[in-house]
Amino acid sequence: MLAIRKAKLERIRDEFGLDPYGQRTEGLIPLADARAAYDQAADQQFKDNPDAGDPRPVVKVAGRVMQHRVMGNLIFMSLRDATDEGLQIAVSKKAVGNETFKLAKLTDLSDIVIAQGPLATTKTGEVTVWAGMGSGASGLGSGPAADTNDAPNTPANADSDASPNPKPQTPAPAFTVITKSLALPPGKFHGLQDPETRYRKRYVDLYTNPHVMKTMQQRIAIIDAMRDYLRDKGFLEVETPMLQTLHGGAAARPFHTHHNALDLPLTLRIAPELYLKRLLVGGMPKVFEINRNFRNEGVSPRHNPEFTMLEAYEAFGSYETMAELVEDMVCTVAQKVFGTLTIEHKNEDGEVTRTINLERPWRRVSMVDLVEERTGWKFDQQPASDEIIDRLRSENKGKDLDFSGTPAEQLVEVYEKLIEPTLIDPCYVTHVPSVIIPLAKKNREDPFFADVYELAINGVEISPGYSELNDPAVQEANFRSQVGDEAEQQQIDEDFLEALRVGMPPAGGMGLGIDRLVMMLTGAPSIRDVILFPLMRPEKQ
RNA sequence: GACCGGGUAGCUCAAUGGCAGAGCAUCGGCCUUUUAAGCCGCUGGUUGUGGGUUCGAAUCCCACCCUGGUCACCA
Repeated sequence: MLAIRKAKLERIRDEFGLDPYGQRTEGLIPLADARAAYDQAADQQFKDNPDAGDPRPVVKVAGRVMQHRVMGNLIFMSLRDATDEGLQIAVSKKAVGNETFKLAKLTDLSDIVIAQGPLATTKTGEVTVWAGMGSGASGLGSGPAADTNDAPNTPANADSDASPNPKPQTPAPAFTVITKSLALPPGKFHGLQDPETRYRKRYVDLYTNPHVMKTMQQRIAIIDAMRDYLRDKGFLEVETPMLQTLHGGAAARPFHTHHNALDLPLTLRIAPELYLKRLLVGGMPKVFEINRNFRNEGVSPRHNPEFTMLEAYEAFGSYETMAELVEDMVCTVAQKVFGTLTIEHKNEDGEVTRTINLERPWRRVSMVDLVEERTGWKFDQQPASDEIIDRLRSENKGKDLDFSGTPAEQLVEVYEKLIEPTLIDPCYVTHVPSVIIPLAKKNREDPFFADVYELAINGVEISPGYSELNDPAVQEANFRSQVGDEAEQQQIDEDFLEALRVGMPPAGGMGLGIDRLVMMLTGAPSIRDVILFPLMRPEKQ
């Protein structure tokens, strides 16, 4: 079957004298713009009185062929680009001549083609580019393979509009194959469904499944809107090292690499935090960074080894100013990109499966109060009783609940495994045990807790925010008494401690998982649906 | 890493121990208003890989590979 397509490629080259891999082409407009250019009055006027001139706008479009219907001497194709799921073109033998018509007939699904002609509806009312029809388009051109057709060879309207003195030029073809596809396309009805193939061959997924293109475009729009928001608030976007000699700023295992010239072991960053704080020391008052973090951890529907994180720091702020910032920013972004603060997730049948209400104000509750509200037990500095442990275990058989830690760790365990997944509408969880957060200030009234929030939306943590610890002595002590797996503990970054000794203003800081935010806003069930090229193990030969 | 499910034609899927199939795509015809076009005809397979059981394996067994989900880790 591939051989058949290759043979067609050679025919395009030999028989039609065309380059099956095309060249630069001017005057193309997106399919959506072409559709919008349709002029109903002009169409009607021409249909009523074709002899009184052709007022219909002429467009030149390119797209991938998604459908190809040959009706004898008239061919309809549905083209797709990033702006339109299926703008129809029609190639009529009478309008384009025998040669071009043969080429159109030879065209395969998934080829990329160019068509030029007036916009008119069909009998069924579909806006269609009628290749080569009317006064504004021509046949294949005057090259060696020029055919004999009865369309006038005048330059296209689109070109003459652009210049008051149009240069004489080779007339643009009414229809041409600009890129031959040598791959067999997925079925035109079901498309590409297999998740594995979709992630491996995203280039097919993107053109085959319009919702994928849409989701990715929404991701881009969300990030753009966040940048706009932060810049409006006076934040400077900075870039800090991804190759680090000490990985800090979070508790996670890093990827290891090596710099040859310096013979230096390096890790990919797990967080930019410690460098952004150095910028506060240096005098930048408001900074943010949107970029990749790398964590050598498991893969799941909510985890990809490289993921995109926003971190922002504001001198003289606190976790409360950051909560205000995140709340306002997310609402602004949702309003700008989606036009609503009510986010609905839908299944394949279009039924709403989850509704997230982003209306302000968002709930704020301390972790102890929230866990008590949901479990009836106050996990507050006292170890959980055997009864409550037995009850929670029996009520949550699928979960592997670990109560072997300190009371603080028990509280966090219950919150993260049992409560957080139930937090669908935005909820700021505050007063997190300070022992698990070495980079934040302790609460002045009760130093058992840290001055931080953890924002959960859609059942996952979207954003943490801190009143950043700026006391070098406390910071050093925290580094030296960390809890948890040794492999994930933060290394002691002496230069960072030196920066704190130079003096960092009190500050608010926050991180925001971009991928999870996009999942929440678009309803994507897997992080892989919002990352263009998620990590996949290579297929064995 | 553990457990459960999946891998059959380009795509979407059937076939539970007895000739490996359908729709669409492909290929050859007919057709100038179709749009999952229609009609006629034809193709297309190392059933993920390697072993085993059996007269006979897509189907049962073992190992491995890739993968979706859950759990663990983590954001």
